[in-house]
Amino acid sequence: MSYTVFAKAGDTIIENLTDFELSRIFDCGQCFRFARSCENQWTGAAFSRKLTALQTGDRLILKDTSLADFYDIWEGFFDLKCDYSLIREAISTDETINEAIKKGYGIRILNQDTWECLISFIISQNNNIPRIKKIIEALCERYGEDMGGIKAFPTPQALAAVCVEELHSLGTGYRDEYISLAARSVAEGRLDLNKLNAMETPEARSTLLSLKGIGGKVADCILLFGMGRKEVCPHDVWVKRIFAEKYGITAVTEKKGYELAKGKWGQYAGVAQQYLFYSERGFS
DNA sequence: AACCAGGGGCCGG
DNA sequence: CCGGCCCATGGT
Repeated sequence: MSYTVFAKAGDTIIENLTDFELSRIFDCGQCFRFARSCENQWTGAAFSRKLTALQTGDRLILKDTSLADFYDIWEGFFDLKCDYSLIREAISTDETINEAIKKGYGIRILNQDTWECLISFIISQNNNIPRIKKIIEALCERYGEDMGGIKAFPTPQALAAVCVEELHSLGTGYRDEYISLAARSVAEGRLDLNKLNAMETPEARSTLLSLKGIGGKVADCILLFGMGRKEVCPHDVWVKRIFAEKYGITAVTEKKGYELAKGKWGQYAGVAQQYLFYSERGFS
């Protein structure tokens, strides 16, 4: 993984990328704030920055982005320092996963903001991706700071100040209370996200589970997508289906699924999950 | 230990 | 047009 980076006319350009397909990265259900704005071009926001990214082959253009922002924000966000060829090799244990890897080549696990992930995946429970996006956009539009054409994800303080009824009116449904409680918990310092990030995965997971509206599945999504824990394998319905159909687990319990994922893919079980999720859902 | 509610978009029949 | 299904969880 040796890409080259340079600035040109206010943009940052990255060349010689491998294991990088923008459309798969943004269309595999890990991130809800980026939308296709043109052929091969995606626009969205993360870490209170706007980003328009355009990929042609192994070349990526980050529009109106300084080198400083690339190294501070986007290099980490896109997980560019991680060599996915090593991961693919490590998780290549059987024909099912190999096929999924082939279909999902170029997927990367984004390193997203923990707070944004916390709220986004509370919203994701028992929900579909178009509606999840719609709710998150409504939250950003109303309570996020303007960044010139796009709003940042609202701060914990901003969401904590909103009453439950108003959150409900944005279409959050019964998740209104969960969002409100989580926001107040972070805003008031009872849940310290820096401390959470410093914890070992089991302790971090049980801390997340102590929040109302966060169960095993949502906690695992936050750990994987918002806390960089690639060993965590979220146990969603699609993966359960694959475990049942391809790996012969009858009555797929959470416990059995974790054992399978840990045994087969170890420290990269979460990455394997994304390939499987992507291929089974049949995006693209 | 099984249900069941809670919202709404989407999709197949 | 409608019923089942969603990257589930809490409550009973």
